[in-house]
Amino acid sequence: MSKVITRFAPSPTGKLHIGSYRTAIFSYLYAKHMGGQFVLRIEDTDRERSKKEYEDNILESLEWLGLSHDTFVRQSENVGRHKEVLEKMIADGHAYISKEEAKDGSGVIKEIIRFKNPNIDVAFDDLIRGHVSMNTTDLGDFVLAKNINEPLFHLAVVVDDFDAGITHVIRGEDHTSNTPRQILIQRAIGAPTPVYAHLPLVLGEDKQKLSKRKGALPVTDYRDMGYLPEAILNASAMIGWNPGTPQELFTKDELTVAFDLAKVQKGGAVLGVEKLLWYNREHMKKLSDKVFAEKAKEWFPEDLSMRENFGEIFPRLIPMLRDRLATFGELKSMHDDGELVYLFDAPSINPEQLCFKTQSRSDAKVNLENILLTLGAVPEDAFTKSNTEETIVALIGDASRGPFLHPLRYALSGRDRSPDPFTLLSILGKTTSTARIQAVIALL
RNA sequence: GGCCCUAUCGUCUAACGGUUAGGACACAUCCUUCUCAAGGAUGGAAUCAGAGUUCGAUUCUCUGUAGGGUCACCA
Repeated sequence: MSKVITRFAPSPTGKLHIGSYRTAIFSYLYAKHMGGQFVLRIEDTDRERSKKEYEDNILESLEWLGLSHDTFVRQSENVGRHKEVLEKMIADGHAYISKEEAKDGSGVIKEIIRFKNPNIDVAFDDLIRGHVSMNTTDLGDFVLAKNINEPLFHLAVVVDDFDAGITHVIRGEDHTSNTPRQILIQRAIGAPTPVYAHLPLVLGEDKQKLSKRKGALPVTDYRDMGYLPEAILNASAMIGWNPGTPQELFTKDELTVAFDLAKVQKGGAVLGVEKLLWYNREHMKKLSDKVFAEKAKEWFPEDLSMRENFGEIFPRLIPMLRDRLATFGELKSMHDDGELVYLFDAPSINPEQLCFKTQSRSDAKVNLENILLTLGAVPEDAFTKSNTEETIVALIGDASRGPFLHPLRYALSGRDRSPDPFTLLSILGKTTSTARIQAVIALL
């Protein structure tokens, strides 16, 4: 069997959103699974709507996701070839020039090129949908080109796929009804019919076809929100496809091995945000501490990362961040909610909130003094979560913990909700922690 | 409207014609606990409807219903 060649052929008329890049993912995965090649073709024959910035966005998006192409081509580069084919089709009687009034109402008469429809039944075997058959009569003599130099979609697609030796056309279901037309053209120009696989559509939350204005986010937005590309890739691949095993978490390489067009779903599906967050959290867990720290640093709110104590605090923050972050972008919302500043600046304290439930101030004060005392025995360079926890737990003994731990946590963070006091101690370090506890004791 | 396609928990999905219809996300409860987060345990939650074939239909057939796609001098 000859080598598999698939292609992804977006038109640069908008940023790449899930509806499109999921198709790209499947095309890529199938090609790589089969040991074949993946062609990227920018379909820019519509000159008015095609924009360079969108082409850039598409390229950027695919690169971010790690979907590298083996061949790159712009459809507009092939117009010479399209013209040649068009001329031959006219000469062979498969197409004809039709003088028609322009649709813009200007009354201008234009020479457009129409396909001579043989009006027959066309059938093809779709890898996902099975046998599909349609009568092409009601398609009429559809238009192949605006003029000899301006080919339209169907003609360009067929010629480009033919020339690139595309063996498998994997595209969205919205192209199913275009297929008979394109097969007709293939037959007219003596091109082989590739294997088709029409993917179910990715739907919006409202179950409608996704579009830019219906909340379909460009991949680059997910990137900018601090999602991991491997999470987006994994999550996208799992919609409309399943590996046939309970495995849900996949790396790109694992997907390549497992991917199988036969397990692709027929019905459209919705990509839920919650599940996306879960995928992202899971992929973040797989990051090494080193990589995690690098990324966290990159995303850390700038006004905090510029602090002189940042270099000291930041590394000690990592374990806590690993627990709490679902995306790196959440660093910003954490900061907005005040969940980060108190690690850098001493918080303002409200003595009322400091006391645990009905605890009296004097009781809280005594407990804090005792904590301060025991903590004094822990060396500065051994001020870890486990060490401080051990000493404080020993101090508390069998007594209830709340009257000790709540005032301590509040003294360190100035917040009702925060990480546990031992984590806080380990992040702030001995000097800062001690100073904050003393300051609070002075208030009581 | 014509043509084409689809239909399992709220969502993503699994189930040679025989299962208490399974898993994941989300949700709820409980545990852990000074709070929040994380973690652990448990739970509620689905075969669109109606016929037919069959000893037996989620699964096969038909009809209906619902949803989607497409009917450009866009792709």
